[in-house]
Amino acid sequence: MYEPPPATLAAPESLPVPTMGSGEPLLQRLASEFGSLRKSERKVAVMVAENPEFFMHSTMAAVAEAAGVSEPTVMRFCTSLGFDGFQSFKINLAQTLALGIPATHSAINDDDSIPELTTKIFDHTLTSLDRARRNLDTRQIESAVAMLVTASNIIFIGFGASGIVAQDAAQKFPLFGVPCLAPIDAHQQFMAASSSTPGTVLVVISNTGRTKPLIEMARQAKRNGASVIAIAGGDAPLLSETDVNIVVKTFDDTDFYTPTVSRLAVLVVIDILATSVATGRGPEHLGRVRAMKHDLTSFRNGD
Amino acid sequence: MYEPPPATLAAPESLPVPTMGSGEPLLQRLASEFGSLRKSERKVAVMVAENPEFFMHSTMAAVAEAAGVSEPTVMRFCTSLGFDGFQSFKINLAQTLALGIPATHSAINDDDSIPELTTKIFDHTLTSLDRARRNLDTRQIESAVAMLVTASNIIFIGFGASGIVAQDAAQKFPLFGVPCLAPIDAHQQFMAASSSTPGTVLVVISNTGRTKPLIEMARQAKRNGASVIAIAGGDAPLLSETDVNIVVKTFDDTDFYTPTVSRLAVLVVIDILATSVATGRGPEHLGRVRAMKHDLTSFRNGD
DNA sequence: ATTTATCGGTAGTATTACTACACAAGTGAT
DNA sequence: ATCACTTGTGTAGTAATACTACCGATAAAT
Repeated sequence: MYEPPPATLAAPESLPVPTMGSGEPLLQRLASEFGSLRKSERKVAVMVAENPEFFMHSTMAAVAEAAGVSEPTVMRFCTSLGFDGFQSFKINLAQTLALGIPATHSAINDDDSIPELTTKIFDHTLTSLDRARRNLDTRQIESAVAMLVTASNIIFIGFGASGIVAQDAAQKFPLFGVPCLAPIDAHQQFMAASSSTPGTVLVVISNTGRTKPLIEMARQAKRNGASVIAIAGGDAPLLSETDVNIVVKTFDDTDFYTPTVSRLAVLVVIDILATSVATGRGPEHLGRVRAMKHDLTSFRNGD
Repeated sequence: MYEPPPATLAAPESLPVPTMGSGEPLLQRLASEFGSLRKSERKVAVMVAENPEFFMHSTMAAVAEAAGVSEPTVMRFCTSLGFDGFQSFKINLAQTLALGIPATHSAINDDDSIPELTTKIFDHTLTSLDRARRNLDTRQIESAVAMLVTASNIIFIGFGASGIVAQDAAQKFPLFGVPCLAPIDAHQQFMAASSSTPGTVLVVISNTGRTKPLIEMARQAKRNGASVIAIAGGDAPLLSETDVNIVVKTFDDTDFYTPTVSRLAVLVVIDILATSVATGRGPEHLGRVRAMKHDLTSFRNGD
């Protein structure tokens, strides 16, 4: 007769998530795993969600009292989420709180005061940048840098907010060390892509990665033998047309009030690329950059 | 005979800094107050500076052992810096570490690997944005918003990186609800400032606040009765020529490797301004913005 | 309705942070 | 140079806190 597999299989591992923070923000996880919590543990969960600051500075006894449960329940709550204990949880909570209350917990309302709005937007920005950092694949960056240091010229293209980012990138041409172009209108962009050569690197910036004209330009550049780097917010049609893909994950701008934070994250990525390329080009190149910066200061002040 | 003043005067208040984080980053303070620490406490200080992660996850006994001092010394170290105790210090340390190791502790070297460089730049960016947030005066924002909601048209100007920021700001004109201009070259900028009217609001973006042509443009706009808002990195000549000054403090880009993070902070401030103005204009305006966003998505995908 | 498994609290224990005290080292004055 | 005195550091003890083992209650399943 058939024997069912041993019951121990029912408890493989409580949580694959490591104890310290490389995963999703804590309060996010709290919401998603709320269903798998016990009734009394949920009381603790809502307490920490409503008043994380208090939790952070309190002892177990105080938390237990405030949530209306016993101390071991608080303890179980912490271990249920995969932490070593109360202290470990508190430390982790402090970490996420440093970036501000995550966006999902603080949507922007019409009647928010300016100070409220200020903190909310900063919180959202910092949390999103943190997310981008955690999800960034440095190998992609490495490939991109390798491509850029051997480039004879670089073209940055993008529409809307990404177009501004492209402008910013092109302005860093002293760091890249080769001529940089960032045409603004669609026709000029296509012309640039179309007249690219095998030495050209085309950097396509698109948050959605679905903008059709950009995909077309990427194809055109590749036909000319150019290398194409895509910087996008996630999996998208564009990424299958390119040589290197840098995925910059932020929090989706579901609420239309919340400003597009993705462009900030992309700007940071550009910073990383530019700096990496500059250091990769050796000391004499850096000397030229330094001299340029110095001269610019004089020019700016009108000396 | 002369009696010296009572000795109690020698200990007025240990530290004016509040226990929780509104001041400078912790590791920064550690460096600046290192001199006023006792010999054994300094051992603890260097330990936490070298290996903050370890400190964060350890007990007092472990830290004492690692630093080669006794537990009370660790305790005194915490209180000397103005914290309630060991726990309080640990929580605060975790907070600062969440943003990454601050810039001053991790200057960029020529031989840094790409992953190293990535974390360093992200850390620097996040820390700087956090600093900008803490030092931002919301009353200045409020004044600026009050000015912008009554504007009939808005002009954004800036040079270099700030010029890009101006472009980005102008692109948010749907949120501002009035025509926005962001001329690129100096002559066009001056012409725009010169042809401004009392309904015009001129937003001058300059990190240094010393760029002479910009100051001249601000003067010109004021002569025409326009209102002028300055967004700058600190006290500077420009600020005495304007109606409202928004100071965005980041970390000075002393090292020329470190990319200019100030522009990112200013972008966030622009986000705040745009969102505030949009909500301030009432629901029917927001409805139009929402419709516009929806239509843009269709256009983008070429449907 | 009874058994069984899951859940929550009470009581106890081992750590851990914190404090009071005493010794040592450095400093200034007689 | 020696002595009083301040300052700094460690030892020993205490109160608290986090964590654990156990048992009663409650809900679920048969």
